[in-house]
Amino acid sequence: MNDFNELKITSQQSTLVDQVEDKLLDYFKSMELRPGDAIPKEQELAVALGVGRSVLREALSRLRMLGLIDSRTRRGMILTEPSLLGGMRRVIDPQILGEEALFDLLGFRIALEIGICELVVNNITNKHLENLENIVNRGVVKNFGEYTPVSEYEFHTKLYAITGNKTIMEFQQLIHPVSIFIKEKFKDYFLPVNKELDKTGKRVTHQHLFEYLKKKDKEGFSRAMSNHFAPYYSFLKKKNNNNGGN
Amino acid sequence: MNDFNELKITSQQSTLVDQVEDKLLDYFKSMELRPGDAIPKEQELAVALGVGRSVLREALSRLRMLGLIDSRTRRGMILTEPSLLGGMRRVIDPQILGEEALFDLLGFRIALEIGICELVVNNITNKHLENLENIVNRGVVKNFGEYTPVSEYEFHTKLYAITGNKTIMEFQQLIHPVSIFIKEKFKDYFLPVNKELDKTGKRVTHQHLFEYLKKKDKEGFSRAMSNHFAPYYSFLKKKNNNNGGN
DNA sequence: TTATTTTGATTTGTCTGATAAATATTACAA
DNA sequence: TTGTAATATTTATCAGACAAATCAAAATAA
Repeated sequence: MNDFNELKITSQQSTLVDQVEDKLLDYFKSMELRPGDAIPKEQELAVALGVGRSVLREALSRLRMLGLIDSRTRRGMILTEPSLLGGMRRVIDPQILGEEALFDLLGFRIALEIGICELVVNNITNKHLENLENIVNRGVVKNFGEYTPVSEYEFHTKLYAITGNKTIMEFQQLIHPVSIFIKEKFKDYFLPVNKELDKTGKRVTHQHLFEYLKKKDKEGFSRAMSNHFAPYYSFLKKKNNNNGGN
Repeated sequence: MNDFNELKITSQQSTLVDQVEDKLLDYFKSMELRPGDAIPKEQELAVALGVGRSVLREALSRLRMLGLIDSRTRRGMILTEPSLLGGMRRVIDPQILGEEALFDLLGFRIALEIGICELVVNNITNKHLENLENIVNRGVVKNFGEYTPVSEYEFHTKLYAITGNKTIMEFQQLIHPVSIFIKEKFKDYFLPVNKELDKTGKRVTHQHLFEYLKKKDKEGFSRAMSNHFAPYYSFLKKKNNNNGGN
């Protein structure tokens, strides 16, 4: 099955709108503009850039979407502090992303969640612990140690919340559907693996994780979290080997 | 000092362009369109949506920026697989982002880099090790155990590369300037801290990290990485306490 | 004077129509 | 079959108009 992807021309030279978008960003930076600062009105910008108003507006519309600028009739435009992940929110969709991107996101999530363990143990309070205990107990086990989706989500979300890092929290909310999607799509892989782990008593559940947290055992919690993700981890390893990773 | 931020109306009702953007995304999903699939031409979409062509084009321009669609004269428009972080690339700018977002990003980076340690040790090959050794040796120490910026960058970039996760790599490239910016802006904090660490011999350098990698000592490498970031970590802790974190 | 209302002007939001540029399609020739 | 020219179609860009919002100033009332 030949394919000539190598020869395909991909980057049709950039359009005027692309160029204007770049120029606007450069302009903001070179003028050292900060959120709250006003920027020239459309008319002036269009003239200065030497483009029609529609082209300028298409570029501005992009920046508006990213939350970089805010505009109101008669009031003009001002810079605003953008949401870091706003752009990502629109493209994270298991249907549109390819498998490689989805797997990357899953790996990203696992790494991040293992990475926050120390921070979580450092930050955790008794109130947090109470809260977590409720979540764990509420998560009635369905079968083979599976937690209900809601409990699953709440538990991990709570861990992210304990970090106090809003960006990390927002990120978690975004990629959670990806984990769900992969778990469902490849359940033929995960179910037997989990079953086997249950049989040998090696399955690390939220209950186990919680116990380490209660003891504030950093090393133990990190190791347990790592093991908690072991099925995903081996899944990704297998997938990467199939694709002959670099 | 009263302020009535709570009462401020922030979300002036969404514009037509915002609505069209949403509708387009919904449309793609409901039709289960995948990258490569063609979408109707502008004329038809505008009529179907009941908006002018300019409004439609502003919405399409946004999706084009995210890499969701590609369009060529006379050829029509097709869905494409978007870059996950393309939107973020445009807004990550220490000048435009507020301090909280910058600190969050630094915390994000630290967590992620600690989280990939296990994966790095698992994936690392002799070729990788050679490569890393070169980078470490090339990174001439300036003063107080500081590595040159280039070596600093290359070393950590290489670690991310070893994961084989493109999204993680891309993310690292994006947030690296943030770490640089913070280190520079708050050097009055970092320099004495590092000096003290050097004096007590507790400073964890790239050399140390490399030794653990060579031994493929997961636990040791993770712990060393955690200590490598200790100055940043305590910096963030202090900042969060100042702001009375949740 | 001070407060309120009215009026006018300005800026973004949207629509429409026109032209340019690129290229898929068709028709035709070798 | 292959190559070339003419045609038609679609996106890219421009230009001008009007609508809606709201800021600023003028006019009016207290």
